[in-house]
Amino acid sequence: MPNQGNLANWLQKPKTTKASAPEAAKPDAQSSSPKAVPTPPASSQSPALSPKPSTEKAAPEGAPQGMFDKQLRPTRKRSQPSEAKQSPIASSPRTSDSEEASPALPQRKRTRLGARASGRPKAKAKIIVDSASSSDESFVLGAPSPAHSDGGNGSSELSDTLEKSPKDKPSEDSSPAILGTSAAELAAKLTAADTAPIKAKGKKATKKAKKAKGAKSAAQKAPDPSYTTPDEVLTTFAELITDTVPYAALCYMFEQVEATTKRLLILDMLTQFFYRVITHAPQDLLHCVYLCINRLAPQYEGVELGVGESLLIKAVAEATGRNATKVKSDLAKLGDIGLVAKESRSNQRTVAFAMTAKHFGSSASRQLKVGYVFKTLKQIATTSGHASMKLKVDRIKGLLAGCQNSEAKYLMRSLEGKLRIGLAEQTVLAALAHAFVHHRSEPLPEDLEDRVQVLQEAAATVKSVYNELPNYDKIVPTLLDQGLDILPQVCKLTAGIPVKPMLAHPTKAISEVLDRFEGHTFTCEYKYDGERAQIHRLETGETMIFSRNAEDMTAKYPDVVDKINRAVQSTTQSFILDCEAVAWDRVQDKILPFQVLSTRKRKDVKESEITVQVCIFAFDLLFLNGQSLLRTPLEDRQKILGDAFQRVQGDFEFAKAVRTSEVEEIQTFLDESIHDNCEGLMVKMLDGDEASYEPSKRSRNWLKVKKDYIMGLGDSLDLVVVGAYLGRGKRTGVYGGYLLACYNPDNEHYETICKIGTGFSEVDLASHRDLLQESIIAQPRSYYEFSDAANKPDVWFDPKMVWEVKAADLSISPVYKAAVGRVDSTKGISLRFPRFIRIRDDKSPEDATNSDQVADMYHGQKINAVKANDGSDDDY
DNA sequence: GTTTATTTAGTGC
DNA sequence: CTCCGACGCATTCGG
DNA sequence: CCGAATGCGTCGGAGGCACTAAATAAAC
Repeated sequence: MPNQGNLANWLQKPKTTKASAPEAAKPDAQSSSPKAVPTPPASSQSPALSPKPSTEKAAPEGAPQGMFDKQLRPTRKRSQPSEAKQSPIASSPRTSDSEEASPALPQRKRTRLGARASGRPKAKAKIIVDSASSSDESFVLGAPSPAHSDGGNGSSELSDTLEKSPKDKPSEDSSPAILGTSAAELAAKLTAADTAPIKAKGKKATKKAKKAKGAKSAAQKAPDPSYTTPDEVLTTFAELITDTVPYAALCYMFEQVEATTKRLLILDMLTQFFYRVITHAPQDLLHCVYLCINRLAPQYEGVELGVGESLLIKAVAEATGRNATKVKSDLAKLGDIGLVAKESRSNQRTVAFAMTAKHFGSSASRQLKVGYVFKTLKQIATTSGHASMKLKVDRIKGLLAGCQNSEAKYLMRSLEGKLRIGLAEQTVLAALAHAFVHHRSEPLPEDLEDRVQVLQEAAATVKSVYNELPNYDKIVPTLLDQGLDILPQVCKLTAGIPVKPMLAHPTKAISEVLDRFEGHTFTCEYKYDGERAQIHRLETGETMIFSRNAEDMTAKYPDVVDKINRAVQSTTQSFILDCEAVAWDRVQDKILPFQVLSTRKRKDVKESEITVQVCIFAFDLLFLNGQSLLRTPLEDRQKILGDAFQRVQGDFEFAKAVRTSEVEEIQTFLDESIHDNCEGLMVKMLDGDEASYEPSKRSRNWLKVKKDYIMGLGDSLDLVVVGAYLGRGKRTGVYGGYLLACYNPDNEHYETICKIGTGFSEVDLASHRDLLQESIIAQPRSYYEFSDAANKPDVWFDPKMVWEVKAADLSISPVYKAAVGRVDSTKGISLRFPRFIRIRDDKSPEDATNSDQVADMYHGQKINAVKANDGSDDDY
């Protein structure tokens, strides 16, 4: 409120937005390099480092394999700013090195190089970023190699390099094909590895590869620096990670990752990081993995931080001695609590230090270790009960106090639950796989193409293992103790542990389905509107139920156990069923809306007190009597499913399905499903390789067709924009969402109906901000009906803009005001899955969808007719 | 001190 | 849940 | 035959509503 004015201004120009935020961020990373980034400031962080690192670090440690690196000693951190640019370096050093490297497995070599280089020049800037500051350059493999190796064109890029370099490749292309694609680059990388290996990724490379080989040498030489972790980064990892992993090392890696958008580079950096951890501090690998994916335990264990934005604001405020209001306004400006914390800290050093002393004791080292951070986060998660919030805040403050540089930023983001650095689970799995490939004793194949393939297969293996047993507590130790090769034998599908469910791709029209499945046999089944339920029966006879996100829902559905028992055939012992649990009206034998299902209690549910009955609609079987069916084609799985279970009217049903390839029939079936209160259809491939169950994959083998996806169908409304919310993260500087209202002609009021935050392109976001700039008003109009507590926007607008919005359904809302009194005496109507479609220039606010129309649309959803009888209303 | 209302976090879609 | 955008890979098009 | 353009799938990250549960704050 107070600052609306400011906000307004602030928003005005496109601005800064990015400038500010981003810059802030990145800079540190690299530019800062000079400053402190990595190993930072000598002073503080280094304390630890400097001492031991150098010498022994590696050596002493018995780190596995250390072969290569050992030597690496830290050249010292590159902290020295000075050298930064100056080092011309590139040329000289690298050249030499490069040669070594380029050839086959340069990896090892690189290390040395690096080492020697100690003096190292710095060379390359990081890739992405422009090199601006960073100085590194040096030998990164990429760069160098090309040049030298081939000798051919050396690209001079060293300096510039960066992304552009890719282009250069052509030049050399002796092996054009390869180069062109990533394959080449991969190759390049290979060469480089340092301590770690490099990775590469091109899948298809294979074909080309051959040619490449021919030209092999040539090909390899031409590496593309872009996807190879810069030596500077490698060196920093080596310096920071000795026998244990400092949180600073992890954060340094995060910074490097955040500074780029290239996926392959991110993957490589993470691979290098993990490799270093595996070889020098394997006991910390699990912690690092968890911190990278921002989780504390397997999902099904239900360990949650229980920390949200308000607690974080409080923690930051207290830790830095500022007041919460100020922190909030900074948050609005920066769009990231992590940045706020970081900025605050730098301005409040003394306070921070004071805190440090208080929480860590003087003796405590100032350097946070990942193990400690992880442990503390877990403590925060398990804290509960009276005054637990204060305790959590204190713990957060304690951690914050020990943070230096960017650590505070990432710590806050971890607490917030989103790292937002462009790296998430899939990347972690692939990097883990790659790191272990490099770590295992057998050498990588010499042939580039083969290497790529080995890496890809490893990634696929790890991902698949994880999907079948989503538990890093088991996977990571297994990898460390027994290696990649036997991982699949040790970690496999188990009844009692949730499998990542297979997902479906949205489809915009039936014709799209036909295009995709032409020539294949497929089945169409109802898409029920309930909750995904993966029902397990263990060997012990125990039954467990997991949600779509692998959450243990067993306690929520005690009644389902009995239903299942009545549906199992005598020969059926252990199994994993894939189903949808749907709210069911036993009196009328009808499906009830999702909103009804969601009112079921979740904990301590006693069978006798259940108010909302459920019917299970089974549609797949993943495991039966100790046997995995994941690779069995759907057609067979369905058959087995049908044999192993029997229908129990109203309690356990098989999803209604039809096999047809006729457009008309599909259309009819779709209409029918909608009529039966379902969301639409699921269309699945029945046979062939593509018909296996692919956990977690949103493959094209399962498609979903919902009425609202289809043009012209679904609920579309024209609503008035009355307010907006400041964007966060990548929406910093524009509005992240808007508050919409419908028009009530009776009293000429605007009644809020929903917020909207998706469907906008980036251009839309910017133009909407500009277009609405003039409509900003300091206070809401008296004729706006909204819920003060809940949807108060950051900025209010006069009613001018009208947008077409699409939604899947209309719902009774506890907070929105649309059509109040028409459907429910006190509650309004809102929209389910609202998204922006387009601006309606042709409509004035008074022409927007009105309250009666909203009420009619709500009643028009036949499912609600059912609802009407339960209750609150009388309309019918 | 208990009971009730409000706020926050987490999960579903 | 919906949607967008960037990347990487593959295929196609134009010279 | 090659580089440019186009198409497709993956991954990550913006954002939505409703509801329960837990903790705090407010009332009695």
